[in-house]
Amino acid sequence: MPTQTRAFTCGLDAALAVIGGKWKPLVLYHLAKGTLRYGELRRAVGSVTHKVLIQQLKELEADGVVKRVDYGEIPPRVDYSLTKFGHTLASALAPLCQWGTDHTREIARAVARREAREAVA
Amino acid sequence: MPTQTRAFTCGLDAALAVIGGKWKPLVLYHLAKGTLRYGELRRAVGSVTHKVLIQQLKELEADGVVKRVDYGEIPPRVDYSLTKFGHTLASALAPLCQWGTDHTREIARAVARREAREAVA
DNA sequence: GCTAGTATGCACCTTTTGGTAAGTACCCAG
DNA sequence: CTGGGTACTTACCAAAAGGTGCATACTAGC
Repeated sequence: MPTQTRAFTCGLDAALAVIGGKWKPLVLYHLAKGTLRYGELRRAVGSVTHKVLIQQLKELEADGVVKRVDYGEIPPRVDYSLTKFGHTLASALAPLCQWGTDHTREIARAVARREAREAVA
Repeated sequence: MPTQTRAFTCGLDAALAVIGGKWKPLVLYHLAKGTLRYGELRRAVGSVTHKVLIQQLKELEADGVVKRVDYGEIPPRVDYSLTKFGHTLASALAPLCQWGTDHTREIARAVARREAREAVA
């Protein structure tokens, strides 16, 4: 067990340590709207593999952001939802989400330029 | 030049496409406080290599978030600052930054647990 | 057998991101 | 010559993150 925990230089760094992961932002976005079963969540998120989605859900659960409820049924039935902590995070993300929505076209252009530069190199 | 641009599922996804990069959040954090010379910025950010810092600054500049001013002097003198667009982003990040600050201890514990799990596996 | 549904795991591989080490070019001081 | 400062570049490598393909186990239908 490490006795030294990572020192964050600022709150933003710390927050991004929680949501860093290709699919975590989308998971948070969808769960902010309400509880979802695994399959519903996966379809909502899009083209993510089981392996990676489960991996990132496990991390979010371990971090206390997401709650997993297994009903122990056959076929398996598992619900995912945001914890209270998770809801505070989702609230803090709302302005950034709005900013992204407001600037989607600019961002898409920027990303396209980045991808074009990479294709040439 | 690709004719298809990436489609973002939500604003959060789009926003994180701009700030994704190990050092970008810290760059934004420091530049939000005012213009910095390259060396000042690098010392502020911490243990980042020239190569990676320049790479991420170039991306932020290309995305219209950061402005680079080269004074053409010897020794070289280059200033980095946030653009107007960059300032809108920094504003949208403020709540998340505050959330991270408020929950630093929880986050540090979560990250430590993650690192402990990785050390055992 | 095959298909579909439910949720997840494992071994191995590919891609992406960040880092290392050395360098460029100019200035100054000892 | 050595060291320091200024701001970057290149080639190659290491580590991290995400993906592929196959599997688990139960149900149903063709």
